[in-house]
Amino acid sequence: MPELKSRQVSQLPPLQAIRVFEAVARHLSFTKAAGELGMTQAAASYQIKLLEERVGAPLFLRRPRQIVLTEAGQRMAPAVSEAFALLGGAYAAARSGADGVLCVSTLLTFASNWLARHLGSFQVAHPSLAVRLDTSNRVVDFTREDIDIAIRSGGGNWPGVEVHKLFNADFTPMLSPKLAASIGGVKEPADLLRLPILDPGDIWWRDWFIAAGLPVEELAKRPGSSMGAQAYEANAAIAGQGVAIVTAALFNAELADGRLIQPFDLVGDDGHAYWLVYPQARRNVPKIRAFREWILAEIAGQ
Amino acid sequence: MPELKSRQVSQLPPLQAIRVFEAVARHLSFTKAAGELGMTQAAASYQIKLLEERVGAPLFLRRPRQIVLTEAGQRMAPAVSEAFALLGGAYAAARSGADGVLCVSTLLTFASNWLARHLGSFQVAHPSLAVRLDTSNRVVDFTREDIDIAIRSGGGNWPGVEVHKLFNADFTPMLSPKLAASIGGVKEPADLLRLPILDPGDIWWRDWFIAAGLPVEELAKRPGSSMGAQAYEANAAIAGQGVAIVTAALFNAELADGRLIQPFDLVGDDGHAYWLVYPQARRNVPKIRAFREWILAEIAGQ
DNA sequence: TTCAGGCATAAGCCCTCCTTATGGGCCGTG
DNA sequence: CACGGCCCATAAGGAGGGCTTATGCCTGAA
Repeated sequence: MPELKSRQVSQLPPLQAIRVFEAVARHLSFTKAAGELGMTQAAASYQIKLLEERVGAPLFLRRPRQIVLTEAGQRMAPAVSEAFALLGGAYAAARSGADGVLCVSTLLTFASNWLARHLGSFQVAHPSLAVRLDTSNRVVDFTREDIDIAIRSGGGNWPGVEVHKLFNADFTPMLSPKLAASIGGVKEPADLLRLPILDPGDIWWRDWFIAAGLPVEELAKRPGSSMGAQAYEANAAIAGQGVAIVTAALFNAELADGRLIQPFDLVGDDGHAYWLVYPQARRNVPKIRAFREWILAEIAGQ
Repeated sequence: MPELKSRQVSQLPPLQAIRVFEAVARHLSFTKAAGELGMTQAAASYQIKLLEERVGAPLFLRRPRQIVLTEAGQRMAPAVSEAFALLGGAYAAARSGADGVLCVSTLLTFASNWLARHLGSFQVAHPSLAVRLDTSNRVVDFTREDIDIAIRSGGGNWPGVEVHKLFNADFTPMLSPKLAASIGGVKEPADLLRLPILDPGDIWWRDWFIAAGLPVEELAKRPGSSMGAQAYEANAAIAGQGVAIVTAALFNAELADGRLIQPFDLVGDDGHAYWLVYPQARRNVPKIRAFREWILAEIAGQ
């Protein structure tokens, strides 16, 4: 498409030359402008000559100790400076503006039970960073959605992304102290069989029952409804509606204040974990680095 | 000066990438944008990737059949488009604006006696071209003054410039018919000795006297004052104050309407001529070509 | 299921643009 | 008046940015 090309070329000036022109017009000196641009005087001279040929008129008059703008140069200079100011502003805004909002895609339960309690310290440490949470169970594709960083649960082997393990997604039964008291306390795994089980179809229950030496057939008999997120199950458990099987690490607060109790030390582990995930290519982006360092320190100090 | 360079680089985006970004943001398509810019889709992809790395954030989200701007991209796009519009406008204005004014450096006498009478037809032929006359006897340096084209008198061998001979700068005595009548008419060269001679120190008088067989010592005796331009001498001659030696071609009008007479066919010629002169590099600039073609035709048809 | 449209990626090459080196013009100074 | 310094122009040479071609992948439509 040569005609398109030539059309375009004639519409827009050679940009590198224009950049040099802008600097030269400001300094009224090839040498100084070249210095500012980090190149040699010869390069500036070359670019200006190029531009003058394209424009079809001299842009500077070469006087003994200095140069001055020609009429054509004077017409161009202000608009060019303004355009570069715009460009520079937009670029800077995109750079820092992009740094100003951190989009975190996170699992619902992690958001409500962990992030909600810890995010405050991140905000304090990085007051200029606004965090936008995007809660969903989808595995986000960084190339397709406007997400900076994600919390995922799984095996940890995803291609093209950098991962950091936060904690294991082990699981154990939990219930409210009131419910436990209603049968005189839960002392051994078999006691659970006398209580309602929340989401008995969950594979975790099966795994844990096997590990605890309980008959898995019990589970199949029970009416089940999955609520889709640990947080919901846990709320039901707190309300005394049954026993939930959840990741202990996410319910430290509930355990601490007695809303939930963990009757057994036995935890199941299917090899899954919670991971911090982000595109490898962006590992050095300031806001991503900041979040990574913060969350890893927070997890470690917990 | 590495620190200056890095400073600059971080202030301004890579311009070629920005140009591509602008087109892609308009089309929301790498392929179409590449087409507009006269390059391949791969090149556009490359540039966008480059820019995204510089900005530190994705600018487009890659969706199956199309792409969309990210938040960062949306922030950048309008300002970038505006900046390019400015740049394009300034560039176009400089290109055509430079074509709108033609600066002619000319000798005083040529301006008042030739250009003044002919320039009208050029204006009619090129109504969009404004002519600015710069009258002086200096030999202008095109690299030092804002001049497009010049009329010079001389030998015609100047380096770096394109020259076209307009007419020979031959010279011959002229006087007013009244002054001639005051001595009963000027029939032979020697009659001139009975009249005042304007600027007798002029080398032209000497040359012409020799050619006419008159004693040059006569000239030395006379009180002289040079007025610095043929036009002034001619005006003095028209006023009947004496005989002037001038270039006949410049006074066709005065000869035609009888304000001056040329008593002898004998003309002196020192090899000088009137030349049209302009920088070689600009020979194809439209306004220069237009003026060249017009003046050569005008001279030829005279 | 296959096809077509669109983007990503790899390899390779060309040409732009920059550097170094040098020269010229003009000014200020001793 | 000559010399040195400042600044720009120009030539030659080299490095790397950026383009092209070729290919693969993904997805939505037929």
